[in-house]
Amino acid sequence: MSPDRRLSEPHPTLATVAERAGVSRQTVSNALNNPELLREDTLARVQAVIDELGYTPNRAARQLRTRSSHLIGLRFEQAQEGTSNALMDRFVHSLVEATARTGHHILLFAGDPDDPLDGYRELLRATAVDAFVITDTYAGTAQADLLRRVGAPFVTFGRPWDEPGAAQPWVDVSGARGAELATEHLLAAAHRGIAWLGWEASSRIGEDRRSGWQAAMRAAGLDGPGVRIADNVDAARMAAHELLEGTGPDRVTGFVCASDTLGIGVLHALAERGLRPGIDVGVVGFDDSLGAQVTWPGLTSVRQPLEQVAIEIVELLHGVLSLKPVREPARMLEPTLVVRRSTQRE
Amino acid sequence: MSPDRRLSEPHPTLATVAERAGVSRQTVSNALNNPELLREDTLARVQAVIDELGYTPNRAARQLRTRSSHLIGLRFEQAQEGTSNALMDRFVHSLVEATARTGHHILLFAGDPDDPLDGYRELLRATAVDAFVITDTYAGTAQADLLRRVGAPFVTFGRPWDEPGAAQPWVDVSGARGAELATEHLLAAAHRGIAWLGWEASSRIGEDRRSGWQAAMRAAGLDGPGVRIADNVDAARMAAHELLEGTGPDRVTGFVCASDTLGIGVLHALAERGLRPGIDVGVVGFDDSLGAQVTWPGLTSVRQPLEQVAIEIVELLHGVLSLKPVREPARMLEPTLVVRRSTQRE
DNA sequence: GGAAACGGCTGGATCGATCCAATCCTAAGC
DNA sequence: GCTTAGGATTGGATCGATCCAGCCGTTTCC
Repeated sequence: MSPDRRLSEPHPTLATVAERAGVSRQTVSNALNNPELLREDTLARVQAVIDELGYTPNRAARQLRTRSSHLIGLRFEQAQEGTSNALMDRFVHSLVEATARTGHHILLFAGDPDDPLDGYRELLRATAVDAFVITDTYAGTAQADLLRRVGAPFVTFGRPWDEPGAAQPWVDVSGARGAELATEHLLAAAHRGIAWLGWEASSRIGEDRRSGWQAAMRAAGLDGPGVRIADNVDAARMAAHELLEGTGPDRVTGFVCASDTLGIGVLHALAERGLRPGIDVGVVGFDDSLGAQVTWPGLTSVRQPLEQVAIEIVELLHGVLSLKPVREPARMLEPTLVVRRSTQRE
Repeated sequence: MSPDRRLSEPHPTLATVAERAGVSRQTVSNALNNPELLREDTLARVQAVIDELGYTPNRAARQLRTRSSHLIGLRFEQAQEGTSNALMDRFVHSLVEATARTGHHILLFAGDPDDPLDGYRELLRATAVDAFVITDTYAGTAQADLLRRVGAPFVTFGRPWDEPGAAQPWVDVSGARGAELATEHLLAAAHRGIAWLGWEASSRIGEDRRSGWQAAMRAAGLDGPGVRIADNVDAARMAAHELLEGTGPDRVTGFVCASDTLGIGVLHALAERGLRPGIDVGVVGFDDSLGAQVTWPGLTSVRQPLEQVAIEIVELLHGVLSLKPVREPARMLEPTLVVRRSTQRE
């Protein structure tokens, strides 16, 4: 049943094609890489043979000669059982699609979670990838520093938090703008007491998002009724209860959260107090995860344009790899708000 | 600031190491690939130079000679905005970790969603990967057929649904067993009217899971109160309402669902009817997604041992690649039940 | 003591595509 | 008609690790 691999006909090589087409190897190579150098009829003849034989250049040989593998390395982080999980999935998918268009592929590698550099060195020394995409800039600059030092091309998804002026190409989505959108959305629905429910102040991403809420509140001439910290559904639920205790004119009727998980915690608290999401209290989450879609009654959430992020990253990669100066090596994209019933007064 | 790539010192080659260690290239190669062939002191000397220079063999050169890239191809499917999304993420992560242990890497590629073969051919012809992991066996046998025909090694995550006897290595998780576990769990909590809420009968995976529910009910001497079909939260909610209309001794008090999304839909229905999850009605979902964890009050769910799946797949890949006959080329793993409050009576 | 056996090591050939310098060919210019 | 410029085409060298056949030196055995 299973055919012997040695019996299957050998892959045609460039020399095979050249012979069959009655030209030299170089001409075939040109047909592939610099078709404009060939006369039209020659090109057509070569192309016909290529199609006929189903020839595709051997990647290893090409890579050996040109020192470029057309592979992009991406360290696939340990899923942290949190929001960024599904986010990563969407991002990687977009990246695979975007790189495919330029003939590149994504190479995933693992690394010791405690060592941010693990995995990079080995691939570099083996000249296995052309460039890297780094996704955890919030965790420090170790990888970027290493790659810069050895002159390896890379682009980061995430700004260089620790050195904002660093000369490195990056793409990021403005968390501040996202929280601002969320807050303005609640303000437009006549909410005034809008609280921030977020992460510890040590989280760069968390602080960025919080700053957007703060800016929107200030712009509206309001003081935020308070900031609470939580890192899971239950902690968020408790924090929401606490905030909802208040009464009077500046009581809390809106929540902007640093993640969908926290937003869902708030929804639980509302259910327990008999408050109607959207109508009595507005809640907005972050990252538009599956949870936001399926939780009752639907959680309004800030959505990152990951497809666009991937496209821009590939564009930057292309620039970096061709050693051309890139026009705008630092790109901040804007998120959008996906409105669901947790903020609809209807 | 950015160093010139051409100035960075060149990568050491095997010849460099050989010269520095005062041995031939073959000896260095042996030190790497067949250390047992070398005398102890020679090996130590070569090893010292390798460490000193930070030498790693050039992958392209090795790949060209040995015709093995140490890359495993995985077509990263279009996220279908459903349950399998987060599942894929966990699986890919486990796979990356498992392959890393054998010195392999995962190469992701995209493909036209309408053409199951898109992407495979190109990689094969370019001899870019050593083997493939196929994850969508429910979609037909086109890929497996192609790979078998050209003699390319592969292992599937998912049994060959259409030809159960097919001689191909695969690893799968028994959906039937999962649903059985779920049903038995509800039976043990004294539920009797346990309904199945699943997908269309055309879904192989759905039918497999349903069969487990059916088997458990039969074993308990019960008829299922009914089967309902749904494919999103809202449809599941409606279906649950319908089933919960019944009264009398054989009214429905338990739901086994083909996915967490459906399970969450049932929870919504319970909330709307003022029924207490776990206490009045038990609900079990499938795949232990983030949604199951964060929905109130927590959804009991069937969890697939994806880490183990990945490990077994790598084991099979190893066997297939070394052309050794594999001991058990078809492996069915058992899922586990993660119990949360949607099935706890306490 | 001599032949055989064996481990350790050597240099040349090889994988397949691309780079490079040189050659061929065609058409324009005088 | 001859030169020349220019593009099209050619064969050889190259990337770096591995395969292969063979050599050298030591040990074993009759």
